[in-house]
Amino acid sequence: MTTVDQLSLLKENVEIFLPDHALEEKLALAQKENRKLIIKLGFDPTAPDLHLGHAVVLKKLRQFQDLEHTIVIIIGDFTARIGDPTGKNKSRPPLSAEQVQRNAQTYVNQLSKILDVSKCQIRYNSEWLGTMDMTHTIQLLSQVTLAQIMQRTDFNNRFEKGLPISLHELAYPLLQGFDSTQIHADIEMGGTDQLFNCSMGRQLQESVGGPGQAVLCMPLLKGVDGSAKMSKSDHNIIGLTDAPQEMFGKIMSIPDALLPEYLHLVTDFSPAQKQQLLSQLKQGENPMVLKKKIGVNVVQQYHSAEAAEQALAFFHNQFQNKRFEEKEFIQVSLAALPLKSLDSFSLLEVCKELRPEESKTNLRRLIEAGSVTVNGEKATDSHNLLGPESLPLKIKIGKRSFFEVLA
RNA sequence: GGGGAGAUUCCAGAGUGGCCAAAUGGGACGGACUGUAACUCCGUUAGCGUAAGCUUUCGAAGGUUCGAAUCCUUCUCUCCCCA
Repeated sequence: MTTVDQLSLLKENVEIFLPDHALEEKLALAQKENRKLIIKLGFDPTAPDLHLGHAVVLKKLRQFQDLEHTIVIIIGDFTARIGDPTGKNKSRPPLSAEQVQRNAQTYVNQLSKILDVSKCQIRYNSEWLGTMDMTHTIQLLSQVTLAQIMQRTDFNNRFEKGLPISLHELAYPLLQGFDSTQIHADIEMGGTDQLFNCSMGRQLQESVGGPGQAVLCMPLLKGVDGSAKMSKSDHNIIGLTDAPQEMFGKIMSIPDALLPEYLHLVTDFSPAQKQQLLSQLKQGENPMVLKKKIGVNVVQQYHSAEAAEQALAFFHNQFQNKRFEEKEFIQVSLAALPLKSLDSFSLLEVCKELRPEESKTNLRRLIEAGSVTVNGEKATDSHNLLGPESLPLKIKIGKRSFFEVLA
């Protein structure tokens, strides 16, 4: 691959380069010094579920990795105990050491869906932050002024709104930046919301006399509900470990307006293919067609081509033809349900056993609202008594729960 | 350190002694519709109960009262102003 090709590949989708020609400069530097670049990606192992939003950044890292640059994953086990204030209007609760450890492991497993983890360096920032003494800490804090820290929009917003900001949160960006000095990062990657934290790393590296890292920020993927950012706390994520059908279904539920963005950021179509699909859409093609293509492509990446086909077929049957095939029902044997009496039981009791996480009151409401069908017919009487003679029973609760109760 | 304001159901935010399981908006869920799990419209939104009704809930603990989210005391937390 020529240098020019590499550059255009690596630049695709990147939203912010700091400084402007950072990437060109770093690549030239690597060539001159005849070495590979050190690319840093930090993770705060709080919520261990990676989603397509993270994947945007990870896919970019994969490109670097394929060009044999070194990826250093920083597990922010120390900083997680502080809680990254990014995008939050509330302080995050600190985590226990064991939780952090468990989350970190889950993280690395999920990273392997996109990166070749065996070729990544994985470092824990407690390695250097955990042993830092007060003198050193204060010296680090002296590098940055309050005005600089307060430029961060989330601190600023919280301050303006009169929300609490603890001092330890103000230190977070410095600690993250300090990580960069420890691993001599050439480039730090992140979402655009990480720009501030990443640029802090650059500043700190320069303050100890080294070259500052370049910062590349990827756009933030919007959530399936169309909101600004995919994030676990907003319950609008598509998880990398979601089951194929669920992953596909969630893609189908995104607002049409988000299609171009998803096409660019989450699929692995070539730029030419993307262009072609977009122009088809512009020429008035039904957005659903493109949405399905995106869905298939995504499921393929994280599962398999077969799984993607199955998810598509499932979607066709279930939601478009409203036809339900045997295999789509979760089969449960009557004897396995802890009912009081197997001879006579109410619809409500069965539903409660099938969906134990729902309260009976709520299930009763669902039945009365006509959300439950038995053998294809709406059942609105929650006290309707059933017995073994009525088996098998196909019970559908809401849009996405399908059960078949067998003898 | 001194003074003031505040903590309400998933979130935001009304409610200042009974009509409050608590307005309204958002979210979520459900229904109808549809090309879609999009949009729009409608409904539901503490738990238990066939039902009447009962139980728990308004930062925490006590107290006043026939009766408290609402009044009093102490505590915890937050914000603002002054130093």
